[in-house]
Amino acid sequence: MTSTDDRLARRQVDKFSERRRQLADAALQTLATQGYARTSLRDIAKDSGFSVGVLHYYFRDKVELITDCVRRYKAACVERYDAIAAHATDPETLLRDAGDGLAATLEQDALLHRLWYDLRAQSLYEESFRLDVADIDASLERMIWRIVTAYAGLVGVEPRCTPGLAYAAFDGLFGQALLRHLSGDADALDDLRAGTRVLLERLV
Amino acid sequence: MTSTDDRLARRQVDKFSERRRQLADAALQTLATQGYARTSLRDIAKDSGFSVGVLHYYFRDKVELITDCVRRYKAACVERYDAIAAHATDPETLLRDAGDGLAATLEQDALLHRLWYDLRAQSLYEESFRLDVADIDASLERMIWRIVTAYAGLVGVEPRCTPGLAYAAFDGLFGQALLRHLSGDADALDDLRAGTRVLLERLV
DNA sequence: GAGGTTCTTGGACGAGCGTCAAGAATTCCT
DNA sequence: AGGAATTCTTGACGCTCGTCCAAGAACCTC
Repeated sequence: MTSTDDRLARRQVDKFSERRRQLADAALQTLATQGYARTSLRDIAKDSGFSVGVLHYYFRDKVELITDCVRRYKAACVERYDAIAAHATDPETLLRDAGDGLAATLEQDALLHRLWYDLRAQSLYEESFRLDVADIDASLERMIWRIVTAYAGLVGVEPRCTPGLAYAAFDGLFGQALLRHLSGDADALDDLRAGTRVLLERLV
Repeated sequence: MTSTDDRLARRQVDKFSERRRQLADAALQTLATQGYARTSLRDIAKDSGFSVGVLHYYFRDKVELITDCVRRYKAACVERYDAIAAHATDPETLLRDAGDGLAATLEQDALLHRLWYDLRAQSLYEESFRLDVADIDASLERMIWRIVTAYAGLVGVEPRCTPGLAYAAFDGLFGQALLRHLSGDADALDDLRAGTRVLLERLV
């Protein structure tokens, strides 16, 4: 009989991956507040309430832990951005919803987005992150493209730019807004909304 | 007589700041190839041909050295980007020159630009860099705005966007192009040229 | 060339890092 | 209940880091 073994194995796997998830979430939290370069395993352990050794029990090394964090960040990203999906039935509403959506996630998850720009910059130096980062970039590009095509559809035209250009422009806009928001610029969110509107109108 | 003292002081100051320049340049080189988080004083010393102690003779601590490097990077940036100044007398030529200029500096100074994105991300965590980074950002924004207004002038209209939005969009475009270029994407430079053209046409 | 200033070296220091292993503590199954 | 399997703690390891200092080299002035 393998059914008992299976059940056993499954239960153990579940517990194992549940603890992994727990630790990775704590690590993601620590990474977001301290940044990649300034986060040590001891910091993560302290924040998670476990000891340092347990991190090496559930993750082979630091790279595997961080990579797992990045993947979890990606999942959070996709989920978060899908909420900005364009449900609007007229162009004006979509323009407003898109700007509000970007501004809302910028404000609520500022530290996670900061971590994203940090990790993307690090991926230019550390080969090991590059694939996951490219994966996240691609999903963000699709998210932007959904908004662009939705707006174009409501206006009744075809987009006049590539998905890559649209994402690049919005990414730059978002990055600058994040920089200013974290520096205490009170106009950052409103400028992001206004910029979103202008970019959408001009790019389609 | 103070003339001798003055001469002496000046000569020593000159030697002192000359050595500082030499060390900071070496440090900038090392930073560009290894990234901020992975560059130690020993790496810089090795690359410069001096010992570690001499770095502390000319710079109070690591922060002062890195800050000096960032300032020198800024000077190089301004000089470099001024070369993309718009001399064109017709819109079409300017569109081509701007795209070529951005693509050229991306290709020639890819590692320095990579360092820029690294340092800008780090400035979101380390307060000490933030002012210098904001300074560089502002000068880059002015550079982009010169191109935008020059194009608008040749077309005979007023720009229909803010300097901040224009810079954000171009910065995003440039950043994505750098990411792809460093990842070995052969189309990155051409896409940057094409994207520059589209952005300029749409934003004015 | 002596004497004083400036420059440079090389190594020591303590702290923090990732990693790891031995064993204690806990959980699980029969 | 008790033995087996697991989960977790503790502490040590070798290493690199920024910083600092004593000593000597190089240089300049008289």
